[in-house]
Amino acid sequence: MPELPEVETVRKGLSPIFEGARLIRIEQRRADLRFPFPKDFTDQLTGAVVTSLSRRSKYLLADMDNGLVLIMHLGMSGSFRVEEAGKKGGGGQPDAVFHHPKDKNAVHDHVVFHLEHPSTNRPRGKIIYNDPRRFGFMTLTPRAGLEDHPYFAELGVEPTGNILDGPLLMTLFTGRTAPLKSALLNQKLIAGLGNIYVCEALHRSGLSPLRKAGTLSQAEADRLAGDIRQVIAEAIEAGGSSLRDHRQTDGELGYFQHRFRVYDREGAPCPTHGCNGVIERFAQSGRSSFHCPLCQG
DNA sequence: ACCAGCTCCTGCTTGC
DNA sequence: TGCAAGCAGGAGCTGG
Repeated sequence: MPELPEVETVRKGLSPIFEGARLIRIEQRRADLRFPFPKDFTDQLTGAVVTSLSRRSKYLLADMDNGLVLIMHLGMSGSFRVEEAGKKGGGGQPDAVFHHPKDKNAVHDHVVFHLEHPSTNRPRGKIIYNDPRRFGFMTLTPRAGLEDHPYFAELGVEPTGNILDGPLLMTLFTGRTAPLKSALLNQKLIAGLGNIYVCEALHRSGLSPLRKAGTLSQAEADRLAGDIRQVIAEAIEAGGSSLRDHRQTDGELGYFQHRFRVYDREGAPCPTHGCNGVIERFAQSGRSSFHCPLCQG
């Protein structure tokens, strides 16, 4: 499911209820997701107050007042939903309508965080992690030295903000023989891009996903860097893309999928002005690439 | 060092 | 209607 814009959307949704809350009880309903939970996972969390919720690449990071950081990754199909205490139906939407009628999906609710207001000890609600494919994971690590943690030590630049520009992209791509599609999916170069937004950025830039990364001109790199930042910013603004699994934490759909120009649009006319191409799909390093054979070089 | 391919898992969609 | 194959937003591991 989630690439950077979806994870950022989740962060924004969780932060009002998560930040400042005490984790009064944690239900860990199975021993592993993609990886085993750390030993004493629930013990280490119980009683801690979440001081901030941040994001790095596709990781969510909950800092706690005990000096630990809860690292959460949604994999392909992970999602959170919030049920606020004292709101109708337990807050948020009832389970039964959140994912599917009848909610066969409830068996995939793997972790439940029960929250309370630390000052009053009153219930604040719960946050539920659901993940049918279980490619997501959670772990704990000390905040001190977090940047040296294996998940983060080699992570590339964020495509948000203004760090990623043409000259930096040229530096990252120099000497690379991998196709642009693979290079942009490489989290050690740029962190947070996934299949959707790579396809979309390449189309905006008029570059073929098959083009060797090391062959970009400075002008092309300038354009691509700008288009990556733009498409990510627009997607965050739209609340991410809702295909199968992703929803905002209140159950609302993201709507960037309506702005896809190529992703999941095989056979559709190319939206580039004046281009008469038809969007094609092909497999590239095991993933679907969507592109217009006419306007993408 | 870099790169392509396979793999984990469940469930939805497609084609016969 | 049933059944099997194919495919899905990630990323760690293997082997070349």
